[in-house]
Amino acid sequence: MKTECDTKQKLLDTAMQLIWEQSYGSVSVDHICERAGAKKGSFYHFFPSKSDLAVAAIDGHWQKLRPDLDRIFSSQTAPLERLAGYCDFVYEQQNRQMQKFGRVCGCAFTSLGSELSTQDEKIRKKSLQIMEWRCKYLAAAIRDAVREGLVPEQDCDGKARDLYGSVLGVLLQAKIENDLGIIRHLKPTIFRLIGASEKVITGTPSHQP
Amino acid sequence: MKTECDTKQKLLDTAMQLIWEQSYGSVSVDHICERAGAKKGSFYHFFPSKSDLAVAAIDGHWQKLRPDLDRIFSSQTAPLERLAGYCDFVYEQQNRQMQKFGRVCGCAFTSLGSELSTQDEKIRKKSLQIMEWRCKYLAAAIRDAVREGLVPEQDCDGKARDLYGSVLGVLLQAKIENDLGIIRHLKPTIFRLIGASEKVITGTPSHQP
DNA sequence: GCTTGAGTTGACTGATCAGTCAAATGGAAA
DNA sequence: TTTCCATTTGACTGATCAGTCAACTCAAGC
Repeated sequence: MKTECDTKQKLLDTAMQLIWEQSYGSVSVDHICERAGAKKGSFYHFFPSKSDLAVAAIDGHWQKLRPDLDRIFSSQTAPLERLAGYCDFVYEQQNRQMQKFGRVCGCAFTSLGSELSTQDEKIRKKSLQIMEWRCKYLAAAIRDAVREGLVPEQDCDGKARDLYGSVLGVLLQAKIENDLGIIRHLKPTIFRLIGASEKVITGTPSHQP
Repeated sequence: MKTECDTKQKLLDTAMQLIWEQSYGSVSVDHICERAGAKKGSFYHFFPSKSDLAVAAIDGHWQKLRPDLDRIFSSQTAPLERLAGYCDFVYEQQNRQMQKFGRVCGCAFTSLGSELSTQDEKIRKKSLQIMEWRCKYLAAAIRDAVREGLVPEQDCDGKARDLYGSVLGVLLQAKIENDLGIIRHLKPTIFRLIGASEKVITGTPSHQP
């Protein structure tokens, strides 16, 4: 026997990767098991259903992402730099996935959410929950920017959702275009939405020119 | 024998509706045939594969949509009113689909694009093509707004893509939240992105209060 | 009235699907 | 050493999947 839950973790990681690269509907339990080097029985020992695995997989992926977001959105960083750093992070994440799979894969959470929201309530709820968590980071940054007088007074929580909508939209476009280029538009877009000064919008395009 | 291509059209309409409500992966050829009152053989008489049907279905849906967009984006209408009208149209379309199916279904084109872009090149290309067409309407409106001095000088084509990204993002959020509410944020968001005056942004929220 | 061919039918294939299960394995606690 | 239980195995189910096919229907053109 291997480490305690080696197989379980392998199944989660494999499922996450396959679903991200392809889609929930076109990845079968057999594929996941084969790629993870596990047998069907083991799969159903750990997860009651394919749908439950998907929920667990995106949840695990989200947990792994949080330390990065905590760092990027650290209150030690200036508010507008947090947002800029987040845009760069989004780009880099897609870039890494592209190196690995050779295609733009978009946002794993919302790809799954988009595919299954109308059919699987558990997956919809989890996808929604992650969306709300991510908005909290944005809202805090906007709130601090307002406090420091960098942007006008505004509804920070509402605006955070608008910003996140733009992030999702850009990732969806990038996936369909199979081109990372448009993700570069994200930074000026979100600065415009929060009413940052024109200098901020046009300056500092990103740490890669 | 019924009208010339009655069966074919029925298959297209049924497929479009089912895929929009559910997803490509979870709608089978058998389901489509059953709902359309056609037999499997007829299906494969008209379409070489399920994937080809999907391409034809979204193309047909797009063709049906164009007269509406032509009306909304008529050059007889003031540029900013075109954009406002488009936002209302997006809301109304989702509202209609919600009445019919009882759920927010998001954008049919990009839901399919999001699900299959990494796997089916024909579907990705069609989805991309429709995306580009829609951006043209937005670009023309922005261009005219610039010409009339309603908004600052800017890269109209690039900005149109940014706007469309926001539309897609908002529709994706609405689908996952299963709530039309956030679509109401779309109008101020796109006005902000093109740099319209604050009065335009906050005024005229939509024709329903 | 015969031919033609687009459209229709229903039975069929073999693969694959999600999910089940009883029996085997093997490490840890007793 | 024996018991115990989480884990693993591989064979199994019945349903469903996309796609095939030969035979049939029927209106239109000759």
